[in-house]
Amino acid sequence: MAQQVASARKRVIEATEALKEEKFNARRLEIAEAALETLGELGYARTSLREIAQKSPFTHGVFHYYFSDKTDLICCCVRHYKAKCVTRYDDVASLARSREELMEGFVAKLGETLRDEARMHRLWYDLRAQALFEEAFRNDVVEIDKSLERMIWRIVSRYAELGGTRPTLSSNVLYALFDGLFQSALLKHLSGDKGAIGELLEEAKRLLPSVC
Amino acid sequence: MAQQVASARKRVIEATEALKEEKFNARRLEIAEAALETLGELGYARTSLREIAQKSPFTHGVFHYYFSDKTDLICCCVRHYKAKCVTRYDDVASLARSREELMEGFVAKLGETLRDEARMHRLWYDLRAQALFEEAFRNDVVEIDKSLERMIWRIVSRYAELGGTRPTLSSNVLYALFDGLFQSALLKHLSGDKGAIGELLEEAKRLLPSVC
DNA sequence: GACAAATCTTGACGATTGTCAAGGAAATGC
DNA sequence: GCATTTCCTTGACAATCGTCAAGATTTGTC
Repeated sequence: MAQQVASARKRVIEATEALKEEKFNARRLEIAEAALETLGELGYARTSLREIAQKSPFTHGVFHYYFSDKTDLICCCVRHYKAKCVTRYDDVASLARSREELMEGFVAKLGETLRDEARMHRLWYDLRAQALFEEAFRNDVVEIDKSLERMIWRIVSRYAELGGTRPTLSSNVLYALFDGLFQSALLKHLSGDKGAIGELLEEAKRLLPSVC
Repeated sequence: MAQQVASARKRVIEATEALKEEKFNARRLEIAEAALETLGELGYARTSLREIAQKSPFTHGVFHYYFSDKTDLICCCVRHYKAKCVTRYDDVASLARSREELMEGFVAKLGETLRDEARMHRLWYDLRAQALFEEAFRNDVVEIDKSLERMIWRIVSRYAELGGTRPTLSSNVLYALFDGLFQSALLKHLSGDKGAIGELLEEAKRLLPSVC
């Protein structure tokens, strides 16, 4: 009896602690989300904790309650970014019933991404470059890179499947290809080139059939 | 007579001023070279003028004699970097007399670059990402990007020519491809992956014939 | 509703940043 | 060889950085 009460109490404590941790993590993500805004606007090199605070509902001191230091915060941002963007094309690949449909959906999403999320993507390229210098970012960046590669692979292999063919290029080559094209289109787009999006889409339309 | 003397004096003055400017520019390049060392080691975000000074024979005050501000110095670095690296494969392309020779030379140079100049290249990717945020870098970065694209094109089109074929992919797609592969190999290489160089070379060997 | 724990704000700290000015050192012109 | 320009060093400046600690505020518990 006493044992039952004790173990019940123990379970309650564990449950509340789990709840606390969940709440804690939720707050971390809220902060990370806010930080991503500033990072996307200014870039890693020009983003300070105070600047993040100023462009968000948080005060600069709170960051050290939820993160051990600045690097910890940035890492959390990177991971959160991944969760948001890595599944972007999943519906496109899984719902499409024909090559045309898949192509349509892919190209539409590609253009939408470049148009609406240019800031998040330039941040990604920035942080990936930072990982070349700072070991702390490396694992997360490599992980995201892999996920993005798998994402491209799902699109291309599904496209091949729908036409009864197989991709003619390996997964990493395909990723390099689309990533490189997107990166260069992003630079053009941010430079004010109005045709950048259209050109990228044309390129993608031409390319997809030619790699299967 | 008096006119001749006057014009001669004028020419002398002009000549000495041109000399001065040349000397001034030479010094700028010396400083840029030193700055590139530190930038390649620490990355843009972590490089301060004092750090550059400490890792070079210069004192931190001299930078403002030769450059208007930090951005000016970095821009000079970018331009100088370009001049150094953009012609890297030119001999390979122009001297090769057969596909095998060209392939051999290209792959050798590719591996050499990744092995010996990893720091300069991670800096390039860093600065290219900075150009996504800072307009001041954009023109120079775009210019370098174009030059690199032309460099890849010279290799591939020469390879095609030597086999009596034509490239099957456009210039920008080819650049995106090789640039993306190099970037990913660089990240692996810097992460301590001993096989990164070998894998890149194998990839390149497989790829070059398949795009012509 | 009082007590305790959590969350957050504020202000300060030492260090570092880009920039600049005053003046010394070296080179140049006459 | 003196005078002037060029080149560089030094030290200081205001601003900003990440970090932290002390205390206020909010939240949760009994």
